[in-house]
Amino acid sequence: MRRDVFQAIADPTRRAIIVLIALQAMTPNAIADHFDSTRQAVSKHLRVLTECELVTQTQKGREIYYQLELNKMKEIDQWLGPFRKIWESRFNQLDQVLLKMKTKKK
Amino acid sequence: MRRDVFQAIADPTRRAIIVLIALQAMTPNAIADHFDSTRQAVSKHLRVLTECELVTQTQKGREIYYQLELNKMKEIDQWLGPFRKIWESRFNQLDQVLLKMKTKKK
DNA sequence: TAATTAAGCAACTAATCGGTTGCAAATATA
DNA sequence: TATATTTGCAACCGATTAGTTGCTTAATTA
Repeated sequence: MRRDVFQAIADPTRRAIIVLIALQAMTPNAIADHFDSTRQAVSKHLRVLTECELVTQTQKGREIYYQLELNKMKEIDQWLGPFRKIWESRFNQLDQVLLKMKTKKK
Repeated sequence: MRRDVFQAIADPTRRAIIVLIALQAMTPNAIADHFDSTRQAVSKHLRVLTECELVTQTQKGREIYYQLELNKMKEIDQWLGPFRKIWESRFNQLDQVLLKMKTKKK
């Protein structure tokens, strides 16, 4: 079973859950209230998110609070790193073109 | 058919293709040489990447060069934006904790 | 203690995915 | 012109996915 961060954020509902619990931990029921699908469907998404360690649990009585594991989100950011470098350097190239145009105008 | 950037980068082969053509455009055959799977499989991945506009084509005779559309990659970066803000602020909080510890030591 | 509430687990289903093979169209080369 | 090369398209297949319903377990609460 493939289970990595990229596969986890492929599903729009899962991305919505991530956004939802980014700032405060929530229980499955509370999360499910925000969606049309059943609690079980949300629970399944939480399982996927847990398996790839994007989310961790904290039990409080019979309630389980799910919170986002920000460090795992950084993995996506890290993969993006090299590309960011490319588009930044291209922007700099454009910058230089614009600079040259300015100089020519003089 | 769901077809967005996030679904596109969910597949590891597709991510590898993206990395491969990030710096220079390549033909399907040249790309397929880098993988174990058949040319058709790679072609299918290129179709997915094209459909979600992560990749564009340039015909040159009977060859078709595929190049990465960096602007589309920025969409992922943008989605990550708010989270980056959170972990940066948390880092700052940690920073303040460390600062306080330093102060206490004095 | 009995009823209610929160949550996980298992089985099932329709749809989608990643891959294959086979074929057709267009361009290049002998 | 005949042949080889590059590519896309369609049909098919097994595995996975996202969702459902039904059930059990554990913690509250009346």
